[in-house]
Amino acid sequence: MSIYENLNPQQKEAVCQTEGPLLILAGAGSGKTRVLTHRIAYLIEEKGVNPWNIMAITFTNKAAQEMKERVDQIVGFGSESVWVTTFHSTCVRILRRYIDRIGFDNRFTIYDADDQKSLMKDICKRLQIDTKLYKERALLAQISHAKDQLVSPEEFELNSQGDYSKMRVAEVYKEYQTQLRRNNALDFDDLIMKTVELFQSCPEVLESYQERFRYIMVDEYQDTNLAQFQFVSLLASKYQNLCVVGDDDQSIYKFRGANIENILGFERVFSNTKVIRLEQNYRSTKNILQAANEVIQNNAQRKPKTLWTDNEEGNKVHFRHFLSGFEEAEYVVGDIAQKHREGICSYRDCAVLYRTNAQSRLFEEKFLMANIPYRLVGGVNFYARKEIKDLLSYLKTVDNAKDDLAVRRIINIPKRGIGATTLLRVQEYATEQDISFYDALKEAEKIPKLGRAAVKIQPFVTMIQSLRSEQRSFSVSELLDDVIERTGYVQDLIAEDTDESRARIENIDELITKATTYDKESENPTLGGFLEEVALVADIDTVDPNQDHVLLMTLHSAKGLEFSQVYLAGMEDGIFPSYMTIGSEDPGDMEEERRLCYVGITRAMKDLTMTSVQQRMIRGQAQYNKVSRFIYELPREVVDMGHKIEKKEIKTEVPRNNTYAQMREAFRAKAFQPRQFEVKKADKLSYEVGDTVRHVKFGVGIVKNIVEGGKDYEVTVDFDQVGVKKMFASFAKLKKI
DNA sequence: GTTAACCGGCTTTTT
DNA sequence: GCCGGTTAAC
Repeated sequence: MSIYENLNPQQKEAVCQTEGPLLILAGAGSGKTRVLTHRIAYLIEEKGVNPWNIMAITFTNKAAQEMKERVDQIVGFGSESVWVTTFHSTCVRILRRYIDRIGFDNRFTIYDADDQKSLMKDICKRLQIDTKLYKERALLAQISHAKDQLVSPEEFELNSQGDYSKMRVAEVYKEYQTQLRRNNALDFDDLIMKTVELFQSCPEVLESYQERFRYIMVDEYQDTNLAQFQFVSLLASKYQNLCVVGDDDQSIYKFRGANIENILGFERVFSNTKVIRLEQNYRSTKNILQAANEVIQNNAQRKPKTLWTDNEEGNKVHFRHFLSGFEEAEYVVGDIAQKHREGICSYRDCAVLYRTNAQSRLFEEKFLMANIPYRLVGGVNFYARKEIKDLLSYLKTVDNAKDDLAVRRIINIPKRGIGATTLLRVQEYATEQDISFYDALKEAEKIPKLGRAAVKIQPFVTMIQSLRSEQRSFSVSELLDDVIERTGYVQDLIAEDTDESRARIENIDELITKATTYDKESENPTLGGFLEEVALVADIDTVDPNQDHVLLMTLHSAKGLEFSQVYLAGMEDGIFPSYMTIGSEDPGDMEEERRLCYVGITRAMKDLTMTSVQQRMIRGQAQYNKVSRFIYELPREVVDMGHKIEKKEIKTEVPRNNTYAQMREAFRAKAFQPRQFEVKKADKLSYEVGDTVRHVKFGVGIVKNIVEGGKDYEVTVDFDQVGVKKMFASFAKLKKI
């Protein structure tokens, strides 16, 4: 029996319709990934298409990874040649090869949100823009939006004639692009926009990719913006074999420029489009699905459709109302603990979803107290942490010395006694000579009025130069180790000896691990390649499905995922829907919020619990919100409202004298035993007292003492170079030699 | 040039 | 309530 027999008629049709434009309207949980993977298999095995000619674009690396694995499972051979990636990685790969055709250097760096903000800060200073009036983030948002719409600085300026404030933004936009180019950097939006520019100005490049990608599939199509649409249509314009999969009801990125018109108007742009609807849901129970259907029906702007399912009716959707955020978190955590205890589910089956990242804190606190393993997705990205950015900035400087931002970040880290005045002088000189900041540093002795400061700069330049000379013979992890050693970064942190510094060291160890993995697993590891990979990961990408922990994340991050047990917290007007949309002129904003709610509900397979709170602390102030309007849109018959008495009972459980500050203290104390459930005490150490061991940073030493503690061994080592150090075995990773 | 103490703004979502 | 920025003291 063929693998295609397991598909329903619509799915099968979508799989077999390989030629020409195809729009698959796939409702939540209707098996679209299944369709896409089978379609790829079908193209290769039944149609004899070369895997090399197939491309599938997804939204996140995680989705791409999963799709690759699933294609791998059903395709005999050649699956590794199918190009499955995200828009951003695809564009980077193209640009690395050809961006010089439109006047850029192929070794560009990629700026993240932090970098963008620092650059913008500089620009505002230079252009004397009052950042109280025009905030950096607002300026960046406007520029980003322009780029999503493929509007160049010149066009922006033309469109702004007569509007003083917009003219000012146009000026900023222009300067921003100039600075990016000077730093040999691109931001996220540039990656797409420049690729489109490249295609438009170099027909031969476009054609080579058109020949390469004869069959193109785009997942989560409802969240593409104009630039991405343009990119895809250019690629597909020759062979027209473009298959897009999306659900207008799940479009939740309009605020970021996603254009729902791309899906609603697809048939207009591509004539002869075949449209297939997938309306059977395989994920959720009848009750959950009915709840989702009823909520989304309150939106006026949508393609009418109703999902149905053969699944069992299941439990009712639970709704619980509490007096405070503490109680809410306590209930959710307690409920998960109970279900786990009763064997109803594993931790990995549970997810807590909320509207804003700030809501995660209370849950974290309770999970820690309950000793339940959890993983927080989003919030401060791993790669956005100070210690990580510092070290990466060293690597970036080694890789691309034109990146002034990176150089300026690290010039005084660790402290070299180089202050603001010196930086200003160097910058002046660099601007005068029209050279990069780093090149100016190299000529420090020529800079007037620097005086003694020039001497302080010297060792920094020498360090970078020698790191650079190692670049050819060293792997990325060796280079990173060397940076750590030369800067004494970790040693300083060890000396600091606080909970925080220990957490930072842990992060650095993780970075080293990532670099090592990259060296090992990449076909052709390069420093640039590593930095690029690191720049394009989203937090969700690093979630390991094999780890048994509860996931905490925003509704946006949850898109595309499913869980047996879902908790939607903070169902309050002002939180969800956000107060921003409640006050909005545009009714479309509220509809987007409702779609977000729909996405949240449809993540649940078996149980869905929605919670709200009477009084919530926001920015240190108590706020009283009404129960979310979305709750009232749920059909009564599928919801179990809980009993009123329950909250009184819970109330008495929480001692009233337990002030916020005390709670926080308790949280802090626990929070910095970093991921205690993951730190596994080794049964036995591979070394004992008297052995000679090697440490990544400290080098070789002799083990003087080993003390067994509750969670770990504390090992004392006398190092040849740095003397006696005490450390925990689980993260010191000592090797016997 | 560095550090500690204070002040004000902010938070909706992110590849 | 936190972060980042500014200020004042060393």
